[in-house]
Amino acid sequence: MTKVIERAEVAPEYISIGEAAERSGLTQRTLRYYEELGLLKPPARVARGQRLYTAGDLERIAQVRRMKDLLGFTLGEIKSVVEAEEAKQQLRTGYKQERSIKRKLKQMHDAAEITERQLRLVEEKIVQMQAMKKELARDLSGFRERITQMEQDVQTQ
Amino acid sequence: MTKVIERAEVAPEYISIGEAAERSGLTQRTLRYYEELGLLKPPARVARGQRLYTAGDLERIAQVRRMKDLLGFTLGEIKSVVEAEEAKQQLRTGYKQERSIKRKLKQMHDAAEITERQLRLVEEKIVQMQAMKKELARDLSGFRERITQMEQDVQTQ
DNA sequence: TCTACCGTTGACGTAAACGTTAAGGGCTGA
DNA sequence: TCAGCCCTTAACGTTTACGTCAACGGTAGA
Repeated sequence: MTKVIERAEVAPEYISIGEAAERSGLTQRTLRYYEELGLLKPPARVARGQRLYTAGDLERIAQVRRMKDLLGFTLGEIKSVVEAEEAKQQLRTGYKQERSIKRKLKQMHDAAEITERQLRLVEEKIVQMQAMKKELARDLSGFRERITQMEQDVQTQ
Repeated sequence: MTKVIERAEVAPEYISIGEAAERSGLTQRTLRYYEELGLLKPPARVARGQRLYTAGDLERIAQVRRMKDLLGFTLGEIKSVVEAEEAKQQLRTGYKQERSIKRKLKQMHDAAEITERQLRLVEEKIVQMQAMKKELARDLSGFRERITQMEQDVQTQ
């Protein structure tokens, strides 16, 4: 039996765009498009140009998908969220480089503000959805009540 | 059949498309478009053909807007929701017309099923959003902790 | 009576978010 | 060596969700 050398054996932490697409439920075109728009950071590349995605990239992709499909964000909105997140990340890593405490504080405040806005947005959506849920639940129980009533009517008929 | 309002009938509870647009925050074009797509039921008309919206219509418009902007539904998805709701409404009003109890029961079951599916969809979205909220809240408290820490450092410096 | 304004339908235009196709190259198993 | 994949970029096509414009009519005020 010939030994099969999978690319995964060479670098198990990297996956191709085809696999990334399959696992994320997006198309290859969409992944490239998101990268082009700046929603995903350019992944590593193999010498001849093929993209190599990491588990972290997949995580990011999943996050973008959630924002789009579940929260209904436009790609533009997602981009601003992603940019804010990048700023946060930069803050974390750049924390030690920055000598001025005052500047550190300001950056921290900025990051907190951005996060707060996003949090409020999500909270607002949750409230609206719960109202919707309540209404639906009320409708449903009404139907069920009437169904059992009708079934009893049929039996006692 | 669309109700046609005679001129003498036109009462203050009816508003023009211009006002409906202004109050709902949509454009006239959008209102006509939604009507065309079947998201809004054709409003009453004045003899000349001008649309007359009621408070109920405005309510419906607001609901559509919430689904679109807050929940991120596409117009197609909204249409299916609206159709389901119309079916429910029809059940309620048509309840007395239907003579066959068995058919009534079936319709009830259908309506309950539709509502249940919508309910589950909303519940799922809520769960995902709460996860997102949690993550954001965690980030935020982290920032705040560090901010107060840094502010103390500045003071004791 | 004229002008300004609000409304109508219909047709065409447009931005966003991809899908699809073209044209090409690398790797691998038979 | 070559078919069968998977990959690349580039360009054009498509759908959704409206915007915009044209051509027209009623109504109210000067």
